Amino acid sequence: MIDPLSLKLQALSDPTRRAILAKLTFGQATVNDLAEPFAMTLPAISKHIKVLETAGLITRSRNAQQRPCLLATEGLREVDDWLNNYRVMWEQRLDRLGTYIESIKE
Amino acid sequence: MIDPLSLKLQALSDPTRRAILAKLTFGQATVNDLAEPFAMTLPAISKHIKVLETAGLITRSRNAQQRPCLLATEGLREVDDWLNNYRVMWEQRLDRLGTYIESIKE
DNA sequence: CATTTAATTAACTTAATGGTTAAATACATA
DNA sequence: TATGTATTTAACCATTAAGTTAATTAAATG
Repeated sequence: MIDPLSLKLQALSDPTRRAILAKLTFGQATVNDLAEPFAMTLPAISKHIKVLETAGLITRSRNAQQRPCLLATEGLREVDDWLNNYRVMWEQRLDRLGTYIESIKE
Repeated sequence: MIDPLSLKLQALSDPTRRAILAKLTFGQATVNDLAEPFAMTLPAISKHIKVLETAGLITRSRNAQQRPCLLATEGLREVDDWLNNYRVMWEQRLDRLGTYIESIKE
């Protein structure tokens, strides 16, 4: 019964989970792939993945025994939209962001 | 010993704390001011405020017995900067954001 | 059909969170 | 100096979170 934004922010507040997301920016990865860099057991990673999935930050598919993870592209938009209300506070950054956006549009 | 970004996201993952931040966008407020809308005791609010302060999302001053809270304008930048790495994922939103930024620059 | 590989579930431990009530601190004022 | 006002601290409780090991499920392959 927890609201979706809280769920996402809570999921993102763990560095292991953020590292998993970062790795997923390079594309799909299996649980074993994702677990590899961490000094942590597989069930621990499995739990982290479930947290990310429940928060709507990743989706999963099926390939034989593997359940590859994929970034949910839309997932972080809700966080971004919330942040947008506060972005006006640091306008001095807007020029930089504006040019970044211009540069990326092409 | 927890990293600053995790600390901020964790602080933001509670709806009461986000509501406190939202109220502070209208300017300084005392603990009693901030507590008023919530069905929660004052010590609970006091704790939430400490979490926000520790995360660097608010600062506090002193005015007689009151300890007014003030939004830490720079606080959310770290979150925004992190999100920036992922913003490329939803480019279709960039045009809208771009025009928003243009509209706010004036 | 037995075995290996991939991942999850169960059961448990420890620590952190979010709340409470009651007591304490800090300052202002009658 | 006693009292009221604003806020915090202390002590406690219940729930959730993050990790473990051991057992289980699911699918592929010898």
